[in-house]
Amino acid sequence: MDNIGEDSEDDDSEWIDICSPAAVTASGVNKITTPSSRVILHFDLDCFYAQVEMIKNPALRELPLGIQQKYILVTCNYVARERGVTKLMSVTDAKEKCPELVLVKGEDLTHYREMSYKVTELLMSFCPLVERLGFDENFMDVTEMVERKLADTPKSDSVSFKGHVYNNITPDTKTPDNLRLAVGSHIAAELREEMYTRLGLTGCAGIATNKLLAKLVSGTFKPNQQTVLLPESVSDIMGCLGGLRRVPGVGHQTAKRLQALGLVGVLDLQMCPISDLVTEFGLPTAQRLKNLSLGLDNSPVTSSGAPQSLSDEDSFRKMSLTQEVLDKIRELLSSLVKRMQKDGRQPHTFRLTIRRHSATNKWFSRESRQCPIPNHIGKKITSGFSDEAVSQLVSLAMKLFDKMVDSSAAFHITLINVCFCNLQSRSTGMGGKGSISSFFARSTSSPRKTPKISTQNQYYSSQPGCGHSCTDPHILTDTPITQDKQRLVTNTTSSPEAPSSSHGFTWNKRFVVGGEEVGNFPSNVAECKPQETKSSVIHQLRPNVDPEVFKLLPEDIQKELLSPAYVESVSDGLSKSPRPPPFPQSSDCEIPGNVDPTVFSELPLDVQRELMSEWKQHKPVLKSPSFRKSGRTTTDKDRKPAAKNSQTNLLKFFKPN
DNA sequence: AAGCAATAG
DNA sequence: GGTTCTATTGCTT
Repeated sequence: MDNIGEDSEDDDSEWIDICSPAAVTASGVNKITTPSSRVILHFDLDCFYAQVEMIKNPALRELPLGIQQKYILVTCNYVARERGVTKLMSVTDAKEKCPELVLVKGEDLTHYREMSYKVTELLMSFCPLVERLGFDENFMDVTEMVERKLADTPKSDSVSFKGHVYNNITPDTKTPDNLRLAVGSHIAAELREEMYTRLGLTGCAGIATNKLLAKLVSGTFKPNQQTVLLPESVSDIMGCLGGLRRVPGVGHQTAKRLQALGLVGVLDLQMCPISDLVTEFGLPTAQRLKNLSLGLDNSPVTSSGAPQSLSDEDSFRKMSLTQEVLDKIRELLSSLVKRMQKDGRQPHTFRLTIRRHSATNKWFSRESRQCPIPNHIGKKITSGFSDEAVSQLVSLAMKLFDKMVDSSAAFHITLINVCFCNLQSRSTGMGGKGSISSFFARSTSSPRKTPKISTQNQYYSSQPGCGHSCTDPHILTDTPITQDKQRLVTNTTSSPEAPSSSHGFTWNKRFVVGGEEVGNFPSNVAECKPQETKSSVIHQLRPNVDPEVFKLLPEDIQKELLSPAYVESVSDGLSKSPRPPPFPQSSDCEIPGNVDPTVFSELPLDVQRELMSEWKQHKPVLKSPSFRKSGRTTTDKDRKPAAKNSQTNLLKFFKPN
């Protein structure tokens, strides 16, 4: 029992030194605190596409509204739902249920995508740890904000819960976890209020200690409400789930395989001997599934950053002529190239995917072929020679098409998708796949500015969607938790000086140090004036960074410390022990290697849960893309540009001796 | 690097 | 189950 989940002394102390919020205080005093549980928020916009359409045309608010893609309704507003219309209903069924139903075509996702990124951007302006899930959901790790709030107001034992508490529990005693969740509920409420006042959007929020639970609890009260899940209600919420399909992370295939093992409900999975699961899925997946069933999830909130791929697709009943295919590909590519151009990055691979009609099997899946994009074509995309780029890409695409479809024979395809991926924010000069310079640590030279490619956001750049003009944020919030003191930036409405991209977000402006990118920012952060870097923006600092020390640093180092990349690089550095762990471990497994999984699975569920929480706190393994098993990947550096060398260099400024 | 499966909204 | 139009991650080659 002594050695369960125990790391070596050195590992442990390093973890606490850097990660503990109180490790480096403003006065420079080193104080050891015990790590506490995380506070995770999950935001889920109410019928997102319908909301966007109602903002564009407020007259639709009173009417039953459905968003139509081809012959189905992908979503609808609440007026329509009251009349029996549901998501993913066929248009004919919906019209039968509700003849007055107003339909808006929704195949073009441009407006939804732009608004979606506005939401992410708004959340990121309070804390960079925001992870997108689809267009209408975001996770946010507000642990640091909560700790800061607790540190600022020590006598906060009278903090109440904002919104609902799952199971209507009124916690008599405020455990440290509950206190943090209470603060988290106030942050969630203010962020929802910000979303409404600045963007005109309503939605739900869930507040819990991990992503799984935050997501599960957020939909408890709909629409436009929020719910906290207390640790004591974890078994309840998992038990009430019923079918395994309801567990996020368990899809159709996994559910089927579980059913083959006789498992249909969450409780079945909770009680299933781990050995059975290991046989079917292998240890890592077995462990993950078991943990999910218990409400355990140590996966970190990972900043989504700029999208890793841009694609456009269209589906249809039948396409069997090469000329049609060519026209459709050209059409799709024209719009995709425009989007790519606004993004500012250069795509280095192109993928064409199709869906074939299959009479025999209704089960058609997609096939794809991809190829590198020659540099001369890639550059035409970024530098605005769209027409030339399109025609050259069309011929590339047709070659790929020929690899899949024999055009001399009859064919029948029902979908075409064109996709740009392997996006790099500037040409790496030599050969594309990582120039020599990227293998060097950053130099001491000052950051080079990347050329500014700015396009005004068509719809949401200058005014918040709600119609009334944007007022002082101080007036908008009742309680000051998220006031600008805690906030990354105060200005979320774009100005002519703060252009936004096609995502509603200027991803292409990155900080480049010594030839290697170190981070990307929302435009409003990147646009900060020098003196703002020293005064207002300084409040963005993680609480373990001494502001006085910070001010003394060179400006490029300051910027790096403010970047999401830095936040992640710290986590990465911590999760990776300098020496091998004392026992063999699968990186994905929460159970320490010296614990027999079978024995563990036979413990009472509550004991399992507690042990897991214990281990989790001592071994916060983060699955960051910049930390993959073996071998470095070049694609990682674009998104998670955490430079290992710089990280150790930077840390020495803050590590107490 | 390529292609696909699985999962998600 | 799949239907739409995306997007991400991980497995396998």
